[in-house]
Amino acid sequence: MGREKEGEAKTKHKPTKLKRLNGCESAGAGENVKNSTKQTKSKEKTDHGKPHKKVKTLKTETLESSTSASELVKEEPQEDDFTTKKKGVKRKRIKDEPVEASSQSSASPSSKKRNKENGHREGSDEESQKKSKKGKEKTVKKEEGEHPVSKKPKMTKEEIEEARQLKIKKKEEEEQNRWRWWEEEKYEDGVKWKFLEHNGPYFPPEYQPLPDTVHFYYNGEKVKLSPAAEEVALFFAQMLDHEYTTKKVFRENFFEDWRKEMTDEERCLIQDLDKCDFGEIHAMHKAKVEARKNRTKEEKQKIVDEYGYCMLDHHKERIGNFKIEPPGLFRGRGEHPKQGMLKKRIQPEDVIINCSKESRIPVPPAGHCWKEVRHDNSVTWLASWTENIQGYIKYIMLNANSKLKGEKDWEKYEVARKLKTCVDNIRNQYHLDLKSKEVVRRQRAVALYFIDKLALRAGNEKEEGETADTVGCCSLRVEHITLHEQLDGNECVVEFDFLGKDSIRYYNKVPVISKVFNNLKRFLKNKQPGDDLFNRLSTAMLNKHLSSLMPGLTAKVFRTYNASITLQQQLKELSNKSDNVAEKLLSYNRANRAVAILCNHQRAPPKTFDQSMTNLQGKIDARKEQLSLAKTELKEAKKEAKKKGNSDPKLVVKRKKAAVKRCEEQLLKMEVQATDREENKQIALGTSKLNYLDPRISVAWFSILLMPFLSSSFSYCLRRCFTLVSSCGSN
DNA sequence: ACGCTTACTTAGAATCTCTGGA
DNA sequence: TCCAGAGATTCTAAGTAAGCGT
Repeated sequence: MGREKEGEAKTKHKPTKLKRLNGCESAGAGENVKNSTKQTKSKEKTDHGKPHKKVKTLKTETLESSTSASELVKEEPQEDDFTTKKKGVKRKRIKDEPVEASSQSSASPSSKKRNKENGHREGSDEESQKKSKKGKEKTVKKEEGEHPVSKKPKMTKEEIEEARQLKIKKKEEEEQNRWRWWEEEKYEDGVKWKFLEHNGPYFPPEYQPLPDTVHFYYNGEKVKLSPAAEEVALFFAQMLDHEYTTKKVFRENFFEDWRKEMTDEERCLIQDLDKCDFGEIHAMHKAKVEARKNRTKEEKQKIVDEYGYCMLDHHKERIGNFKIEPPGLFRGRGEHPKQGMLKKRIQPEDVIINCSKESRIPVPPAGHCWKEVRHDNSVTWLASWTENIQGYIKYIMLNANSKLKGEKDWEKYEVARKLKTCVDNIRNQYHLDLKSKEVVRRQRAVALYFIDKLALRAGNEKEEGETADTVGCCSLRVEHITLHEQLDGNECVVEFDFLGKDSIRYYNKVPVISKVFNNLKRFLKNKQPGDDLFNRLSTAMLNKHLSSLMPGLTAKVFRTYNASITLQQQLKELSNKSDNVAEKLLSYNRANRAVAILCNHQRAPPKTFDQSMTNLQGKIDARKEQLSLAKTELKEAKKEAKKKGNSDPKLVVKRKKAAVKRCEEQLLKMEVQATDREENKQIALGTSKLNYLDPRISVAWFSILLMPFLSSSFSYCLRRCFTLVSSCGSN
């Protein structure tokens, strides 16, 4: 032990060589590109235009600053800071009574959820089968004869204003009634709740057989399918607009599963998917989706009211996903070997219910029973079932702004802040480990170096052939990195090219310190492209080590920490007090973008991107023209004023000046917007905003830079945020 | 230490809703 | 009033990581 040669160590597994769209063969492409199923190869090759370049520059800076961040952290500087430590006020649990005059009146545990007063607007479309992807013809919500439920009844100005006021009031009320769980004492370890009651999940409606006017054709002939086969045919027809249905694996998997649902007779007849014509079914489905859009809010709201809430320790909480996932065809991401397989309909007999013993047990749909009813308060889920494609367990859980989720979220950022206090030691430690005699230690150190510097994911091992071939840090293979002694004027450059979570490509060329570089060279020795780079390391070992350095520390925490610290630094670096609002917003988005790039959060460019860019450019041009016209007019007016000298022309000059100024401002705003949009073409900001950026950083920044500009409603939002933040024991 | 199960977070796409400007 | 675009929400796949039994 400790003196093995890296190369001779056993190979953990030899992955099947899946053809990867963005495998090494495309490495030359040279930019981060989504391996989205949407993108064609040719697109990938040409899609690396300037905008992305800009972003790339940003990336380098980010990484650098993220590293230099480490130097800063020690100093515990400004208090508006990510690290700001003001240990939470001792959280007391106010016994079991509703906190504040909350809307609990209706919330008596035994009372049915009939929260008319609770106007949570929910946009959900309900039994939503995977429907309408493309059917997106900007549906102008015309009221149709059969659905006179006017989406847009003519409203007078007063009515609109009234509705708006009502909404604001409702929001404020809601805020007042918010369960201030953070002011309560926490439960003992492992206890997630003391009382939980809910109505069980919402099941999607049963399958409605096709009307007699809609047909399926095989080989040009009408074929009436059995209900089971017909339903699955509809699943395929629904997706016809999607590229999925053109993929070989998808079609094969679908066809195989479809045939299982057929009668012997059907199976005998239908042997070739290419001879199937789903056109009429597809058209019918599109029409149905259209019709469904006209359903009133009230109809949707009814379902939300009935199934969307639960009672958790005497507080009404919103459930995140209260609907059982409808049956359909499995859409894996990337080159998923199981794409197209039939995702079966879930019955109550498949569902486990979790709630309090003493609660009103949810009633299963008529004629059905639950698989099991249990009362486990060490978990947060309300219901679960096992999905048939991969055998994973699916859960019904609370909404993100519930206590259970909120508390976890808060803890996550607290752990990240704790890391800040000891990250220097940890870094020193792994730098020392790079020189260790033990291979395991060195592998661990290099992996940690990547995780820390590049915010890579841990990279658990995956079952081969069951999912798309994706990797994280610990599961990197030899084929995923290329070492360059020299590259683009840098020494010791590691070129990464692999598919990460969701089959998003990670492509990056990173100069590393020579100790890391030399270790990598040794790790690569005597290995095949398909062998594991860190063949002696697992995420479990890595995390075990990390938790010994700091309680609660895992690989994932580095991502949170580095994301948040990067935001903080970028905000500091990029924003100026003298900027106007648009510019400040651009700075914020750029800081956010730096984080998204660090975390490799990419998106497919919006379908309408090019068009909307052209539109915006058109507006900018028009505005420019307008501006020059306004300037000319101003000049004229000035001349006139000089000539005449009386006050009337002076007034005109004043007005013209104002016009010029307005024009300039609008132009600037649009230009900033264009820049922002362009830079954001392939970057997804949402994920980092939602999961990685400690909200306290944003709040601090907003309060310093934007407060003077805020509209009252916005500053109200901010105040709310402050309440939350301060209640979390930070400023 | 390992393999498996379970519970929970993180992820991008799809869809829905709101808003401001033409 | 209409529409484009932004932003929010929903959906569910795909990760991380803990715990347990062997």
